[in-house]
Amino acid sequence: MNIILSDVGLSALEADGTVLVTGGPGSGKTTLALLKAQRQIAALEGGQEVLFLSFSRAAVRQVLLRCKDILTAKERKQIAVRTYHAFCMDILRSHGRLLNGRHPTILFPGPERLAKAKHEGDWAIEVQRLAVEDGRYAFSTFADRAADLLARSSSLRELISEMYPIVIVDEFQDTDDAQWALVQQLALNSTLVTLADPDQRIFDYQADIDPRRLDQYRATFTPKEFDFGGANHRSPNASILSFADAVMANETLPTTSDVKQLSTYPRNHEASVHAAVTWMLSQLRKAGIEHPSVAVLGRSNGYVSDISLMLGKEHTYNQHLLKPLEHHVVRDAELTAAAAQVVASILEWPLHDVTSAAATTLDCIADFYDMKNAEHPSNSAQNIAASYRAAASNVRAGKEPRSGAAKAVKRACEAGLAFRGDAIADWLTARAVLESSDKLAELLTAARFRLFRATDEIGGRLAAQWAETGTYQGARIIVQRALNLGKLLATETEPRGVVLMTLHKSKGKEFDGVVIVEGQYAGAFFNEKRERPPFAATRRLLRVGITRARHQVVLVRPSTAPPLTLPPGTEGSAA
DNA sequence: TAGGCTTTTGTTTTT
DNA sequence: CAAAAGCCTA
Repeated sequence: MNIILSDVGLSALEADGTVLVTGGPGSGKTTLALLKAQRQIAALEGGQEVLFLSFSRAAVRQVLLRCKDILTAKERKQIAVRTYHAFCMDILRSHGRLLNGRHPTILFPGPERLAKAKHEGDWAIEVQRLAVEDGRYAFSTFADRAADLLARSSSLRELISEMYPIVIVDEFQDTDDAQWALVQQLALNSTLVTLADPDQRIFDYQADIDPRRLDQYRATFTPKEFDFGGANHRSPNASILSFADAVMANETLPTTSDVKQLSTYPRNHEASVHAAVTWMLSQLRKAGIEHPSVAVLGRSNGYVSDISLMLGKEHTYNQHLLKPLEHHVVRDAELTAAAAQVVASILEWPLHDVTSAAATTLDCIADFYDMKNAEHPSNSAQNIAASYRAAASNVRAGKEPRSGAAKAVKRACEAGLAFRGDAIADWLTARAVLESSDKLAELLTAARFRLFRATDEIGGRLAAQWAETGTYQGARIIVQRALNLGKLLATETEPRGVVLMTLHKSKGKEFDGVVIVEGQYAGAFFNEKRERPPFAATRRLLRVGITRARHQVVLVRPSTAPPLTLPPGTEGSAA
């Protein structure tokens, strides 16, 4: 592939030593980093590699795709593109014994959240203790412990730098304290190439992600700095980026047909969202994209679920009938897994006597609410968990549970279920038990994921278990293992069709079209109770969302919502 | 004291 | 409009 570099790009490529490259989305930071890697690879000795560190598996996937454009097959063997987590896990697995003499084990996020909900006291301290004393590492401790290991063993640090003389660090603006500590250790003997876009900071409400990180980097390493600014190579024309930049800066919006705004009244909001996504798909197909990928973005997880319901219904819009639209929802993975555990426990019903079968399922339901409570603590979720926990022990003691939902589960269990050996059909049969009470609606929503396309492995393993034993014995363990492993090892698949997620989750991803939907309540953008005008953080978030699109953006907003950008002189008076 | 009814409130979390 | 908090009754 022939790449034309700007003057700044050329001098960044030529520069020796520690380098900091800043620039907006699609400005060519990754391309430049890979070109620098290519130069270095020629000089590497056997066994040496360039290390490229990213945050998410989605980002790793994007970089690997870019590698195919820029590097030869041989060169690609000498670049390791890893997430921080995967890189740190390898270090801990092979050298973690040095820290405390114990064989390192991993505490996966699902079990971690359950343990967190049950733990009294500060979980951050407990997680640290588990890592330091027991050699049991939760995901959040990987970077911290790996940095500690390198700080304590200079020989290990030198060994790793010997293997990776060049380290490329992506999305540096969102680096947390532990990752920063790790990067500093690596930098003692390796050369850093750092990529950043300060305007893509969207996680800095977290205590350990410091908005001054870039300044700390400058102060520590005095890197040679190159600013790629807003030059855009992703969208065929730069109008999407300039629109996004105007939203961020709260300046007059440029006129462009690549970004459309659709204003909706409460009466037709749902139909409009449905129509916008349908229009987006047909527009992209007209533009010659055979299998377009479309992201539908909302502000909160709850609102994303709402959008999913909207797309799943039939609507009439301008006398056109809109059929339910097939789509995929990127949900809270741990909650989904906990809901899947409930369904799996129902698959195990025929193996146990009625009381213990029902009690186990009630415990799984309690786990689901504990999981929920661990993430967003609320008295309600805590009380609900406690009530299902009590119901489980009541059932075990031969007593009738008090809540209606628990009674419904027990009755369904007593009535019994017949499974036939078709894993998909049986899964749906088991899940239908959750329809027996309105109180379980939330759980049912979480359990409605595309189980057998996204994770064929679960379906396959359940089918294998049936073939062997004629039962779904161990269903819970089968589901848990498959979901855990996918988390760390699986590469993200290329997004296809319509995918729903929060604006935050879209970071580092790319789609042909993007539909951003604002809701009236939880999904609203500008909320003076939470953020002061001019809403800088929300504007950065919207910029990230808008710039995910390669071709077309539609913003669907309630007619009552304030304009995206305010006329000059009216800042502070937004409704 | 748990469960259910009524009133109030409203975001984001990579692995 | 949902979910969480607060209040009230068996």
